[in-house]
Amino acid sequence: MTDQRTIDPSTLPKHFDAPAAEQRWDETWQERGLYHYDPSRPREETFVVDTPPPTVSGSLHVGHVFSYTHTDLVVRYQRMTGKNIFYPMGWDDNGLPTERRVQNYYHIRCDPSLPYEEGLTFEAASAKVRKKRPRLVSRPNFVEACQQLTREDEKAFLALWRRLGVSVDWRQEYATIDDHCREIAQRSFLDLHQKGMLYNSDAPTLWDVDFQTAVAQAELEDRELDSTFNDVAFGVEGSDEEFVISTTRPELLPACVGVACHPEDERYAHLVGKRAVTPLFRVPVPIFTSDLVEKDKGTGILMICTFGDQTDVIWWREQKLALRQIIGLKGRLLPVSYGTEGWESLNADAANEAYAALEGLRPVQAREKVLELLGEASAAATGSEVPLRAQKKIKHAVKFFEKGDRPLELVPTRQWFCRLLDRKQDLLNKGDEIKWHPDFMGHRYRVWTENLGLDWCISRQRYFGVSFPVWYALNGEGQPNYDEPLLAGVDTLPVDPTVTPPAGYEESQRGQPNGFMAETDVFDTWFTSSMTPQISSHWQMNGERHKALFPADIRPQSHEIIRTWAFYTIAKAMAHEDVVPWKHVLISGWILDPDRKKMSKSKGNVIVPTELLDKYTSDGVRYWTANARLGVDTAFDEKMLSMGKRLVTKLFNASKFVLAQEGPVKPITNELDRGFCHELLAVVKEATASYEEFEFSPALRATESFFWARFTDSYLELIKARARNEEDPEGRGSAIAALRLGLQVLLRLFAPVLPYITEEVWSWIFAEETGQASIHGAAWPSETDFAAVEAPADPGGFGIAVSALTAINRAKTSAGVGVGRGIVTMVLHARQADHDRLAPVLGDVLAAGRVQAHTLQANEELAEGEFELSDVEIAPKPPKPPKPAKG
RNA sequence: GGGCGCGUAACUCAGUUGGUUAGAGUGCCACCUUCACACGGUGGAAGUCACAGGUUCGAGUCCUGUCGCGCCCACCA
Repeated sequence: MTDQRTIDPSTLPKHFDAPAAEQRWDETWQERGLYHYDPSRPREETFVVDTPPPTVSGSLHVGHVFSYTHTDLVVRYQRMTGKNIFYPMGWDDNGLPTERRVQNYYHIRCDPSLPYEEGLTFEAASAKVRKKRPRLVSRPNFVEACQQLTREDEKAFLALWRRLGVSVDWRQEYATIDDHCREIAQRSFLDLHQKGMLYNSDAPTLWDVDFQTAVAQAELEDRELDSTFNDVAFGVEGSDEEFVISTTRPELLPACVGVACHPEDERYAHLVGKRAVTPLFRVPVPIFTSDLVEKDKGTGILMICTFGDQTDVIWWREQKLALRQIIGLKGRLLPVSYGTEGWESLNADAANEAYAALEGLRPVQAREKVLELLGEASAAATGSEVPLRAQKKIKHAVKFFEKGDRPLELVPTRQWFCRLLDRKQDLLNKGDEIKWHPDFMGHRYRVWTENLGLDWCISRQRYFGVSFPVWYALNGEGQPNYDEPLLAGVDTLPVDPTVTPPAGYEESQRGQPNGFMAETDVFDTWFTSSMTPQISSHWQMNGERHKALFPADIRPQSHEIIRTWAFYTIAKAMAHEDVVPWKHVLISGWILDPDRKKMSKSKGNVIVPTELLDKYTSDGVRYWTANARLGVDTAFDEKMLSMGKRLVTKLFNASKFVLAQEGPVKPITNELDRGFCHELLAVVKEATASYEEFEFSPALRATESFFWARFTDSYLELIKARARNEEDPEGRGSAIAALRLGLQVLLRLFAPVLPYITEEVWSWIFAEETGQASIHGAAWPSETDFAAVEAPADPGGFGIAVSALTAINRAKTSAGVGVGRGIVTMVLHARQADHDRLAPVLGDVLAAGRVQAHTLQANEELAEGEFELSDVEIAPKPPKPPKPAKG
């Protein structure tokens, strides 16, 4: 019989040195390849994560820490259950935010007409350089600049993830602009095109005048704006009659192409079929009815302009109205000429004169000008002709690009679309096949899908993105044939059509009659990021790997991108292979500031993650995030972070105590020890069930409350004496064995949340003892750990002991002494049944309470499990032990 | 306008399928140098479970309505 291996606490630091441990263990884990995916193991044993690729051009914020830790908690649990983990990391670097940042940082602009310049380098622009005009560079050069800067940004993210202990397999790293991702995205395009799901068309499209690009429905955002209903009088052709419409966009008056009222509106019924005449521009336009008109909004009759809103587009199409586009791609009023075809007017000269004052203005400026003109006309007129009648202030929702600063306009442009509207029901069905956590988040997906109004506009007029693998043949006049685009061959991907000519053409034919031209648009960034599961699985490129990694097990993400990232990923997986891309979606909530407002840079309430880690350590921060349930927003609360740090310290100290107890190796036979193990097993089961549902928070709660209340505060106190009692080797060995089992199991229960402290303690003795070098490679606790421990005779025996000890502590506290003080004598009252239950563990209770003599007394009036003391004689304070001589 | 979520102690939050006296941590009060830990321990006070009805032997939990907060969605006249 050998003694247990122990540690010498005096060789350990007084406090856990978290920063040193974080660095040391992270390096060790990377070196050992602890997080590596093993492609040789079958799919059933594999747990695949579709990690969100963070936008690297954005700064790090506490929300990143929050949601990525949530994923890591789930992953670390799964790893401990023996799963082969596939946990990649991508960087989402293509897209507008990156472009904006690169333009500012290097002070450059992209001019796609320029040729590529070999060996062009970029440096951060000085203040002096910034005063000059930005340097114009070719698209490939601009893309290089973007790649250069994003690589820098990625380093900061990587450092944060490493320190946070996010257990990613860094060999599975990708960037959404790298060749691999570009190839996957272009393959996706070709596959969808081949399946007839793509089309390009020249039609009114939501257009951001600042970014100068089309945007998709999913990127819209409503913003409440102050506006004004302006009452404007319209004439009726061939009559003196007038009617009044209310408009918030008088600047579109020159683009008016129709007037509509509700079919059951008697006020205007006599006008239907006649033509209205617009004020100022004297344009005759048809008056028709539509159910879409609300009788009690404004004056109940309205003007249709090309284009004020999406309803205008509907009417314009249905009624085959004229196209009078006055707002250009740059958001200014275009030059137009009344009296020409499509720009009919009863008085072209007056119309052109009025419009001359508007040309070149922005919509807001033009609005004022039109009102001014209407006012002048009103003043000049006599009698009944009062074009501008009244104004009414209102607030209304206006559509913005979510990243934009000015309202979107509807401008006819040629764009590529992916069909969605004809597949709504299939999309809804696919959504139902996925398990959403929490499940009400699936509702968001459903609502969004049901309300889809537009096909997905996948083309963007930007530069730093994935190119369309598309050219257009030019005819003899140099006009492109958009109906039969020239597509790249799959074996030529990834391809940049602005650099490479299509098959069958020479580069010299670019832009020439009978030659070709490249599609210069790039994909919507979601077109690429909607392929993250396939990017990881090497779809179409490695069939075996794809089979092993697709569909994924989990997709963690936040709720504001359900309509984009989750939606498009589902749409793509369905279109390509008619499957769902993952089994589960895990939605993390947001971090709110202490006032429960969303944190944002503009509010200045953003918390820098690295500062948080410095102050509260990685484990402390992870503890805080682990306390939030999925889908629930969390107010930032420094106290929770302190609690995490406190837990780490307690674990460190309790571990020191447990592993310093010397004694013989013996089986766990003592009734109290068995009772303790029995309760711990229940916690193991609870935590396991919770993690199986991806709910880390209840698991942590159960583990933590057991650790504090049952392990450190109670069990450790109850067995202290026995663990050192040399006259009772069986009891002593049982106590030490149970202590170690308890600690070992608790460490593993804590391991997903607190990877550093648990690994540190594990390394002292357990690593060698179990043959498992890392706790993160150890098995998740289960019944197996307790197989050698017999069930206690009384399952509640441990609880009884704790109650009795609490009664003793209460007596000491009310006597004003510490719990360390002895009791000379006391009478312990309880129901007879409870005395009987207490008997097997009474020795430990009396020792922990330092009770020298006692009498038991039955008292059936007490509640079940309740203990009371009377006739307590507190021991006198022991004399201070002599101070050890110095030196 | 429609929908989803939330409202429990001063604060942050738990509370399984309805079931004894509603819990935890923080904070607060009192006490304790204690031999793993003062980054500690012991004990205590503190709640009209937003409000109003209803179902039930029994409601924080189920139903209806109201109020408040947050979010999502909706054709901007």
